[in-house]
Amino acid sequence: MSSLLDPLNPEQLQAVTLPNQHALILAGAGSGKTRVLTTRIAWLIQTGNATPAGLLAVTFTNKAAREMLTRIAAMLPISTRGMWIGTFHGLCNRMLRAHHRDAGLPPLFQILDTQDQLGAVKRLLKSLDVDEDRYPPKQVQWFINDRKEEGLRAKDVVVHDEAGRRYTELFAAYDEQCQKEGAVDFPELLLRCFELLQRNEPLRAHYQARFRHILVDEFQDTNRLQYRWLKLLAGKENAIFAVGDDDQSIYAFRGANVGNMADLEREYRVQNVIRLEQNYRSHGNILDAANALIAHNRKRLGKNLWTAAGEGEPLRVYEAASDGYEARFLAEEVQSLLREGCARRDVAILYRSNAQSRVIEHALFTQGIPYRVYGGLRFFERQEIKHALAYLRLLANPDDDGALLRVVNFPARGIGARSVEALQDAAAAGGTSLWQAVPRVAGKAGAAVGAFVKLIDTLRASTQGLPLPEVVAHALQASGLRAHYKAERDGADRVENLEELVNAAAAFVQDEGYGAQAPAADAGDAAQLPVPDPLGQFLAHAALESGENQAAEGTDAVQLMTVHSAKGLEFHTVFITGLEEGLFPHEQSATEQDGLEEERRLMYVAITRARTRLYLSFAQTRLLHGQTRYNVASRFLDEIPAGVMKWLTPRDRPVVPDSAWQAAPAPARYRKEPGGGAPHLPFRIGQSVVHAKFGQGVIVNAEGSGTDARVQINFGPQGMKWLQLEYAKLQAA
DNA sequence: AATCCGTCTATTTTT
DNA sequence: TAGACGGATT
Repeated sequence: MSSLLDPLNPEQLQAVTLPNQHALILAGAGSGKTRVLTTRIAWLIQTGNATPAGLLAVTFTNKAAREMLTRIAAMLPISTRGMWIGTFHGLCNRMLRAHHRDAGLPPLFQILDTQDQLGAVKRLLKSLDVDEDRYPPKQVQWFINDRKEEGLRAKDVVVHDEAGRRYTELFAAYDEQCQKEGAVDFPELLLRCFELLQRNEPLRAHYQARFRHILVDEFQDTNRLQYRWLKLLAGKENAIFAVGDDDQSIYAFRGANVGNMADLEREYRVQNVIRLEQNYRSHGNILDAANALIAHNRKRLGKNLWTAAGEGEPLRVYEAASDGYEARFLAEEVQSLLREGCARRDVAILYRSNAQSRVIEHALFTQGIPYRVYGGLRFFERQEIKHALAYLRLLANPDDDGALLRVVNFPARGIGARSVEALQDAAAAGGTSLWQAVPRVAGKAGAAVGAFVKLIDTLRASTQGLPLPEVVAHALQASGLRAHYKAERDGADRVENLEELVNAAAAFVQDEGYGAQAPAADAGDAAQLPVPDPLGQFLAHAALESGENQAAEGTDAVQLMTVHSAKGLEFHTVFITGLEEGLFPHEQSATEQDGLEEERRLMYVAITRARTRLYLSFAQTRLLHGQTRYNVASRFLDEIPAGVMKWLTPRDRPVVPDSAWQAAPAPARYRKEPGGGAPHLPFRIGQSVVHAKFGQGVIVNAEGSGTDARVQINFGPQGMKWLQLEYAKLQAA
């Protein structure tokens, strides 16, 4: 028993061995958060405080859930299969499958991912003849999801204006369409499950009696609906063990509500607030930088990281003349790090927005350094996979209009827009799904769609009872998808992905242990239990787990990613790039409530990814959206104590090689010859200047001449200003 | 049915 | 600048 608790420090130990009461664990970056969570679960089970079936643990990503299961399995000699550990969406899906009738859903309801949902919205707008310029599909989708995450149905929405009324109507129509098609989008999984528990008292009581312990990972990322869902499950008796870090809350833009932490503490009178502040990851200088930076935020629960490790190296700061030079610096620095023996995968280059990766990739490629870019399309989001899944969805549920429309003429089989329209008219007239409307379509169109129906029916009959991977393989064959991509010029990758789908199905069947028993359900719900249904489960899996990125995870390569995707990871060396006002902090954040504080938390996350070496870099010039932009250094650089930084370039004394200014006019002082530009100014675009009141800035634009001459200056924190040259006493910096 | 062309847009992202 | 998308063309 002691071995389980041995590796813990006093605070971790206290958290792990808390009595059965509510607890809020403020777990700083690198403080052993996952260890505490998993050891808590193991300890609860080992001491008999809980049974494996009596606890529920919820995470945000499948990866986090998997890691938890793996670590528990390593600590305890129990089977983790059937334990309720998963994502919010995964757990809700599980509950809705078990109680689909009570939830008002068909047993084989389909899950719409974000793409599918947008498609469904577009389809709806078309059928209602809505002007897509006035009501853009994306806006409608956003409106719907936003309401759902507030726990609202269309009938609950308070309408203020005409547009709001229209949006709300569309919301209602959308939900109706989904219901008819047996489709459930992501927020709907949560809301349906929430409503089910709220409405159905016996069911709620059943789950409350079962889950005496509710553990939540990354609690700062929960949205309002998720919190309310947790509260329903927790009831009055059960213990919530929430782990989170308000300083790492970086998802407000997608609905995360840090306020849930304070609410939990207040509403549940949490006596046990434990701070995990000892950091096991980074050296002292890195933590000093992080602590000093985040201290600039006003809204905090308060926390200070410390380490027993030494102060380590100073942070290295580099100012580049342009984004291209910054990238070249990165590549050269990485090269020498690798020569010193640092593993490629232990080096990360971080940036605020994806568009920044391009230049960096170019530089790494030129240097011949293998790299891997995170983000982009995942396996189950690929076009060919979506097509294949659409055929499988039609096998499971022919009334799935979205799936039918996707593949009715793909690969091309002579069912053109006219035929599809005829089919849609027939469906609208009869108030049925497209599939059911097929017999009512006359003429040539009728024959064509009839053939498609026959294709699907034949496929269903011929795969009846076959193991899932074989069903998938047959579908690829009979649909003509494989042949189609084989014939395509650049289709080799797609064919490969399709083959991979068969493997994914095989792996899924293996992991879920089909044939042995149905996935764990509850006593008392047996009557509603669907027959073991590998296909339906696999389709849900495909929607809920979008799968790996294109690049293989195992390859040893330098890692390129946004700061957001770096959360939760750590590296020997981290480069934080593009530290410029307008980029990081991003200019868009200025318009958002508490936007700057969130940007600062983002920077905090970035800094705390580094174990031993941290580089900070920025560029004077950056090409963005085809335009050259002149930025001032990020204010975050000023918020880090000078004592922990070492400037690799002279501070505030930019070194500008002439060649960097080929595209833009060079600052006067670097010009060998006087320029022949039109407005004859004592200053040049791109030049750093000092203003008595606004401080240091960079000239980004100029117009007029003589006494009319005005220049636009980016003063960073002080904002962008147009100044009359005659009056503004500008000095070259 | 495929290809071309103009238009639009351009933080961050998981499920 | 570049990529995605939708409509129109061939």
